[in-house]
Amino acid sequence: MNTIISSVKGTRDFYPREMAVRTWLYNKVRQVSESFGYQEYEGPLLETIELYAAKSGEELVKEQSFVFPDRSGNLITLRPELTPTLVRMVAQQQNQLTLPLRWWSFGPFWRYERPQKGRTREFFQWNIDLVGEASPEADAEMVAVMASFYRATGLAADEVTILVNNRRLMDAELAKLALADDQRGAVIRLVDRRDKLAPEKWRDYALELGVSPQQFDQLLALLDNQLLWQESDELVRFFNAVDALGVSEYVRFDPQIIRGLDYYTGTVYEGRAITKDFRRAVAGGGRYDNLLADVGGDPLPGTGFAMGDVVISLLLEETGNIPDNLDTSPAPVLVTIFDEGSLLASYKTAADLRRNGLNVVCYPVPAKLGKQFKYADRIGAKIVIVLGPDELAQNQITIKNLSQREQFTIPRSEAPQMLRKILDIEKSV
RNA sequence: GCGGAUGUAGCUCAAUGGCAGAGCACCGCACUGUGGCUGCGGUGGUUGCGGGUUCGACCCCCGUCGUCCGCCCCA
Repeated sequence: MNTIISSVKGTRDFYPREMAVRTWLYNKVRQVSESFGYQEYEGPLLETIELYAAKSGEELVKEQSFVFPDRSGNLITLRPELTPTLVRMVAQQQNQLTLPLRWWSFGPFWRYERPQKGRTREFFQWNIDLVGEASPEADAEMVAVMASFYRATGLAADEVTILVNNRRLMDAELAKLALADDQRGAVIRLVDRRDKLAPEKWRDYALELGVSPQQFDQLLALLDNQLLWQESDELVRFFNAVDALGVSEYVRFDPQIIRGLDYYTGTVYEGRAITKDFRRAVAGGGRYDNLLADVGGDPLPGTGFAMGDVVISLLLEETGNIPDNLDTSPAPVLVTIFDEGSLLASYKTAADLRRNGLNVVCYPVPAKLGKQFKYADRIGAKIVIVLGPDELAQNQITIKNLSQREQFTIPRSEAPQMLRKILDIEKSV
């Protein structure tokens, strides 16, 4: 048992059962993305380290990425996120693309972190972006996409919510606190950690950072001001659009949302699970108006978010929103092999059914019918076909509907039509 | 990077320092042309790995690796 070579730390095996869930999730993502007119795209899984050095959070590329030299010594990175790739792809063809463009992607990413609940080293991520439009309404559309995904997967507004803030607004408000330049970053981290520390501890931490008691009180008032968004024209327009898009139940202002990545410049948003014992970020994004200029393109505004598959799957699991009847059956029809003499006739029958558009699995060798029926039952086949000496002699075929426990023997030529009829009925049940 | 748990059959787990077991799963038979149920039988183990203590270690100690849960960070 310990002779089996173990998998790489932080990776997951997708057995057909798990793969069915992943495909289900992918289809939900596709359905929602396409309903808003977004196009699917994909970039390389390998990128140079320089691509991330430009703007990603320092820690993301230095501490949390898989980086290795290729055979000629160049440093290659397993992509930890998609936005830099998107930005490069857009910059490369900036004059040929029709703006604004709406793109989405669902692919694998890697981060070299300590695996734990809701976090693996290899994960899938939904990325969706609207590039070439700077209006607050564009941000509202992204938030509507996120909310529509929650709705499509059965997540209610009391299970997941989208918290919204604006970097420019917060910068202006923080400026009023008259913080020293070197305190700004620390205060942003401070705000991020408010929910994780007890109020007194959090205050102590703030004073340690050199925030004066007076500044602290101002900061507190700022963070508790739920109406602060009214000070921002951007956010006023944003919330009006969210309302018109019909998703306001999922969206609310929260001055504490800052978001880690350095490249956000305007409105930021974060999907967060808010069930009783599950409170964590499930998706995050925002506006990044300087990013294209940073890689040498002409300035172009963008907004978008990412959602990892691991946490959202946990949440969907916990809220009972993953269907338990996902079809993992390899095929609805199984052809038995009665004996050595009928083996090739059975193979021919299977081939004939496949030519007629049916998915058919053949038992590989002759065996007791009981064993073959049991196998059919186990793999979830709906129909078993028997071709024994009796049938062969009459050029007939026996078809058994497993769920109905009924079977009949008909001319072989009528089999495809009959099978399709049975399967259509089964499907509608 | 830090802290806490944990590792026994394919899976889920038992076993005061004294014969390594159960349930499920798998295979066979009852049932040589028919699945789910039932009964009977069977396969399956270097107790993660390496040391130590002991007459004797799954059990206690040390180390190591893996996994899980927190912290950090984030999706």
